[in-house]
Amino acid sequence: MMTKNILVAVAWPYASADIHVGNMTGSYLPADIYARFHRLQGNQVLMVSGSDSHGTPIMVRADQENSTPEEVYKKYHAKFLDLFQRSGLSYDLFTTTHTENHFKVAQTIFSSLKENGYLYTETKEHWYSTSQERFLPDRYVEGTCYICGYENARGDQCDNCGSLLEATSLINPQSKMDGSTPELRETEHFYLDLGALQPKIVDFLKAREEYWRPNVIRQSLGQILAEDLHGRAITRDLKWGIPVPVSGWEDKSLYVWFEAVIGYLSATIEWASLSGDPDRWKDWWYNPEGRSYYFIGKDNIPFHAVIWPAELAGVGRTFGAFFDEDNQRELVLPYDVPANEFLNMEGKKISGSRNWVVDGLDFLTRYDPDPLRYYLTANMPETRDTDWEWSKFVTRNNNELVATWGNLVNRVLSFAHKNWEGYVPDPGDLRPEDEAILKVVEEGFDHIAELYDKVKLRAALTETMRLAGEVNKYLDEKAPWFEIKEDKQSAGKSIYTAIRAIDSLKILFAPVLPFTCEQLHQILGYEKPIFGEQYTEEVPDNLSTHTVLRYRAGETCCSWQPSEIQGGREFHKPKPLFKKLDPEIVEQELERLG
RNA sequence: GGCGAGGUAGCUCAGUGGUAGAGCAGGGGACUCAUAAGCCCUUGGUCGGCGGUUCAAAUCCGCCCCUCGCCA
Repeated sequence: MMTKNILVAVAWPYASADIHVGNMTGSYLPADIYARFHRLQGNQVLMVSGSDSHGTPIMVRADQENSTPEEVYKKYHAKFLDLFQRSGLSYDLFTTTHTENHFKVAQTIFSSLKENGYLYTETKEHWYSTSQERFLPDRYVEGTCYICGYENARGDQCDNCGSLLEATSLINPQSKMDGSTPELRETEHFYLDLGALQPKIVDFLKAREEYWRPNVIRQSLGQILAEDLHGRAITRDLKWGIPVPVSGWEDKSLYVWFEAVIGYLSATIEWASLSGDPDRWKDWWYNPEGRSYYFIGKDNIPFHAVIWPAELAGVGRTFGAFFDEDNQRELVLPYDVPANEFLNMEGKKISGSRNWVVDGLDFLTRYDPDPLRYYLTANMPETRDTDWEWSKFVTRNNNELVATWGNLVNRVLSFAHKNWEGYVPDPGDLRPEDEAILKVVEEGFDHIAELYDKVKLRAALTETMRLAGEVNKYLDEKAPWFEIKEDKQSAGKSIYTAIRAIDSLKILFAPVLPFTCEQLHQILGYEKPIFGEQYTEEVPDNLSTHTVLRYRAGETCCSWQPSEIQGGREFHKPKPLFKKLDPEIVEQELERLG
């Protein structure tokens, strides 16, 4: 099989809030499962993302906390890195938008679009705070709604009548920052000419219409066909961001929605540079055979299915010409955008401000990462919104992870260790029933691979768990605890077969359950691990020093192949892979909500 | 208001024309290697409502009701 280049592009978390389980199941976890699966397949996987570190909310928070925007983003960034290591999210590179490299790449994209005629400027009135000497984003201005008369309407929307407002028409405007009265001032901005790019985008989407998830196509192609694209401002009057690379525009920044998506490209370039092979990024970005998958939540669909492809299509060969004088090739457009829907919390929408949320790091202080990954995958909102319920977390953990899979491993290995002195029994010739169950498990390598490859992670996991059930059934039919009383060699065949099936299931489960599969792998006496390791590193540049999370493949032993474990191999006494949870935790956890 | 999704067993859901399905929960059974786990059997639904197309509709069409998103 040909080795493929797979770019796993993961949503960039905004660095002013903590990551909760909804964020994790929406994009970060499916991305990691997908990356791990393709690593086992032997493909060239690159999983990249970073902290979205610029923009008004971070600057406002810095003001409130009497801090600097850089300190604010770094505080959240550090927590992201901690969470990703604890939950096994194996980014090849998790960086930030606040790097010299990203500035250069983003500015080059901007300049390329400008060169190709896809940018234009417009001058409009915006609210300006004389006290703070800066322009105010619409939602930081409050006043009286000119439609319904509600007095605390935000500049962008009235929470009373629900109308989207024209901020400049607000009556009695006040700055949300300091209560001062802003004035209208003219300011000029660059716009991305999405109307001119629309034909390219429609072609791009139509070529993918057949295999993309229906919800993603409807919210991109469907929207465009229903209502044409129009230009969008891509610069802002803001100091905390990437300077607009045009003479006289140094005080303005690139709008975060425009520059953050460029991070997928700049992170790949940074990864190549850190890896000592600076041109290696081209294996993914200039390779027409390569595939890029963008793992995001549904709120991000327009930016990844429309705007980012528009930027890529708009730069054409000019990006390479400007960036490193390689002007013969075009950047590849997204292959798939498998956006997930939302995870609700106990029947209601997740809300950080109302504490209706399960925070990722907080969860991991009380529970292990694999049960979280299991529950989130089994319940992943791939086709529709799903619900996090603590009672379901407990029962799925206890009935499925512990009872079906964990107990299968434990019952087989305990029995084997006790009766064969810590060695895998030598089976001699296998019986037809032994061959049959092994065939059932081994056929899983093909059809479960197909499910993973098509990003049907829920189905892949369900099917793997079903196979674990089949092995339980086989054991009860052979009943080696009876066999051993009459014929130890016969019992040895059964136990060997079960161990070999478990060794295969270990690989099938590994993308979702990397920690416990690695434990099982060690119990079975393998020396090299299934996966590589994560580590952090400080990277200085002319802008600042940033911390990155990386992945070192190292020497691993496994691929997506059925077990060929041999009789006579020594293994360790098993310890349970999973903990049974007390149903009482449900009430305790529910009390933490709200 | 427009667009979209969903309304199938107590719960979570699969099922796009041909005799209603899975998991969990509930009930019963044989066994004991195992974290009292696993295995076998089993109760349970007029598939949101009303009409229509068809030999045949959960599945196609129309209208209506409810829930949830996105957009205006």
